[in-house]
Amino acid sequence: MSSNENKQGGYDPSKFEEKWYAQWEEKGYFSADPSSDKPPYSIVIPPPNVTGSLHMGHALNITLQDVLIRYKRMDGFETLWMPGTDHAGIATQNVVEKMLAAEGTNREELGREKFIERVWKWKKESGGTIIHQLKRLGASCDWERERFTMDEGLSKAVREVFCKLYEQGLIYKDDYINNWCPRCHTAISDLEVEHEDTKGHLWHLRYPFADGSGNVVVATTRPETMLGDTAVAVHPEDERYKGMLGKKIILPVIGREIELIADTYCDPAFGTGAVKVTPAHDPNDFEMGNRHDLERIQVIGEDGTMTEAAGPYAGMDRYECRKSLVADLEEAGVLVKTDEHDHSVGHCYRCHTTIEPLISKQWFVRIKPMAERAIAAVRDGRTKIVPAHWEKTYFNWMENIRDWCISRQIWWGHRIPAYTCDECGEMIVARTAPVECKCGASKFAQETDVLDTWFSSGLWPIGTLGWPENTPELQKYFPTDVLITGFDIIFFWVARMLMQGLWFREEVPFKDVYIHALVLDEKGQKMSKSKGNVIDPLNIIDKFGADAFRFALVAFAAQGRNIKLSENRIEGYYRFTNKIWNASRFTMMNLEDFDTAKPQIPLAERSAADRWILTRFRDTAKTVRESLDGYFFNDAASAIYQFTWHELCDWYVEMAKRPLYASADPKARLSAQQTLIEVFDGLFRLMHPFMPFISEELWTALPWPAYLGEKPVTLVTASFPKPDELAGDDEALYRVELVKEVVGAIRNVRGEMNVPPSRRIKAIIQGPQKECGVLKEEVDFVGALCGADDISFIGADEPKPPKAAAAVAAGVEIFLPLEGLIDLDEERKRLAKEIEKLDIELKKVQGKLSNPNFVERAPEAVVAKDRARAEEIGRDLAKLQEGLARIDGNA
RNA sequence: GGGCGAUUAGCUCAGUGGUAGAGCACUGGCCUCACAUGCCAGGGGUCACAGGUUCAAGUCCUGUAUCGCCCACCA
Repeated sequence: MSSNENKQGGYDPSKFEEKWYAQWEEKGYFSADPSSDKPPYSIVIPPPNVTGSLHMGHALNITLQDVLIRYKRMDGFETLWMPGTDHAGIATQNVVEKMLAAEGTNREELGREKFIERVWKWKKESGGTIIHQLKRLGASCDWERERFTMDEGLSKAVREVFCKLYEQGLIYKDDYINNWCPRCHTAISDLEVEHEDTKGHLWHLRYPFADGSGNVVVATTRPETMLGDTAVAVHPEDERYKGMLGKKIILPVIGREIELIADTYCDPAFGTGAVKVTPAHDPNDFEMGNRHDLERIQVIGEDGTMTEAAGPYAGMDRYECRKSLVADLEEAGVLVKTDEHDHSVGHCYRCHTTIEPLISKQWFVRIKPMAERAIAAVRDGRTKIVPAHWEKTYFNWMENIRDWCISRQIWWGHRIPAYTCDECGEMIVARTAPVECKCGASKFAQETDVLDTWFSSGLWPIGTLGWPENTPELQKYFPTDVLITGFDIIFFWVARMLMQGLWFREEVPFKDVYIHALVLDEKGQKMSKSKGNVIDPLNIIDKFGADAFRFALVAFAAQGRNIKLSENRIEGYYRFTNKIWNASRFTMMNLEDFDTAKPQIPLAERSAADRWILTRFRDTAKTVRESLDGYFFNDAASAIYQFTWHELCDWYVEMAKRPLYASADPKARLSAQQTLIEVFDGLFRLMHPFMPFISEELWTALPWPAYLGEKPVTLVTASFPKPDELAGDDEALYRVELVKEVVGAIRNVRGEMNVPPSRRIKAIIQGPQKECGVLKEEVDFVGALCGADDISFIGADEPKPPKAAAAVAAGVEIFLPLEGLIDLDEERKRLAKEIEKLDIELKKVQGKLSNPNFVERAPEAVVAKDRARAEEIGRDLAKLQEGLARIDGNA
């Protein structure tokens, strides 16, 4: 019968994950208490878009936060993990507009008020999706405090901030050429424009002088804008145009008269050196227009179609117009030539429509004074960015920051609190709607624009804690301890929170910013629906469980790297959870008769194996703490992985089988049982922040000796292992390392010789008294681990056994009688291989030692270490060579 | 145009001046009473290249190459 067929009680995360989460939440373990005396530890969640569903980026982001918050919660901090969602202005409006379209209507038909009601209704019904998904992942947020960027509190904070900034002269309204999305029908900020290199054309157009004295050739990538040209510019010192300045030019097609002007913006080296100037449709031209007081003629409208000013092309789509205009220009002989031309084209980051630079009245934040404070805060370390190289990116942007366009011509969002008097046109910016104007009138029209979503997300840390009120939460939890986010929103979000936090609270909003990797597909490409390479976290959780998935994410989260995610690698951690499950099963099976009333056996009376694993656990706990404290998440994960699999399972469990099995002495058995419980209790606590479900499930089933006191009700709030308070025994480390080395050497011979595990062997050990003494005492472990049931020791001067395979380890010589076991030729080859390896190493070490500079200048400890190593290799080599000689019968 | 990052085993990646590591894959042996989702053993590296600093460089410095990302209003 195959062992596959009778496996029972296998690991199945679906059987307990949701159960535990429901219980934790119900019992209120995640609730923060600002009145507590415990030291605070707080994190605010980067609020996912309310329209969103969980993707890999969220999964990583949330997992890292949950690891930290669970660690600190267990470690005695009063933790607050503030959850919530972002109203995501444009994105959400798009979603609801699509629904309306499906119903055959649109927002204009509905009207502003009804439309907003509709969005709220949608939010109520569907906005909770992602929250539910975060719970599946195990996120231990304080859900009772869940916030929304458009809830009452944040709306109040937004109005307060807007008004304050306005009063301080930092918000202004101005006509400016802006990034306009013809599909979303709104201006967007510079940051919201994504530039993409595009293969385009450079059209060269011949503009004739009005006096018939020739012409000037200009080049453009956007010929349709020529309809709005109001000048042609050349560099003032461009020899080619000497004496032509001020000449009139007849704009082809339109026939409008424009002038040849001089402006240093023009680069004489580019093309003909002459630039057509369209102030209404190009940011550079807009500036030039201001300098020369040129007319702004808008030929492209807000929806991307040509305006009346476009003459014969009015009403055409902008690209349709381009096509037809180029054809017309060619026919008219205006088109000189068309070159291939690569340039970068801006797109809306929400809908990917090509941006149209248009002039409109917008609200801006004069950002420099705020940026200066935020720069200083990072420079002097009040906020630390980890990994540090992101600081450069941050500084680079902050130092070149441009005013922030905060108004959006959409309906869903925080409506700008500016009111214009119907009578006198006076504008009032106020926290609440004004009732009376100074002209005596009482009718006002509120500004129709709403604020950029990031304007409110920038207030997230202070706003969710209650600002502008000075709440207990704000006092207890602000500044927050760490912000965890991806680098894609350093500018959008991190920088703005820093600026707003510093401006209004005069304190940094978080002490650390940890920037984590981006999650890519296994080929290193961004996951996107259009590429079809998206891995859905929920599918992964269904398949492998949240624990394996979380652990995989943490293990991949090395600082400063992107993560190439493949299902294969997650499966590897699923095997790890399975291993934990089975190791625990082994433990439970051997604890069936465990007497919980028996007192604790003192460490000194336990076996070397027991003392060793407890010591190794203590060291692992130390590594995990240090790694987490420095945000080296992957180091923490690999310490747990390494300890659990390769020390606890591979060595300790195997060693513990001796005392545990029936024939053993009862005290040794009890000692092993107590050790198993203590190690697993500690290990489950240690892994709980990473793998909350499996740890809670198995820990709950763990028998509880009376000497440990009352068992906590849950791991969620149980204490995190404190290495300083844990027992350790360095002598046990030495003993077990010695055993491991000797066992390793014997297994190596067996492995190389293909001796099957069922084949019992004899071993004879010769060596110094110290080592042999230890090995004699631990001989049961040695025998059990390498399949030898007859291990004997011989004195240093006794003759070495003939016809035996020889190995060296930790200063002792090991002889395995060859009798019927080993092929002489194979043994010869094996020894020769070992000798060669050591020989190479010896030469290397000797080379260093023979260099006088090394001996004189390197630290003594380093030199001493190499000397010892050289000696050791020399000794081992000699022994192996003797062994080889004996085989050949020469000894 | 500016900036940042990467280059280490077949693949994916750790690596904090002092004996080059892990997981997966590969080879051989095992269904040994927790686990074949497993156990034991093994093979596999000019640490991209060229200089430099140092007793000592995968690690620090300079340059080169290749790949990737970010920022930027070049008609």
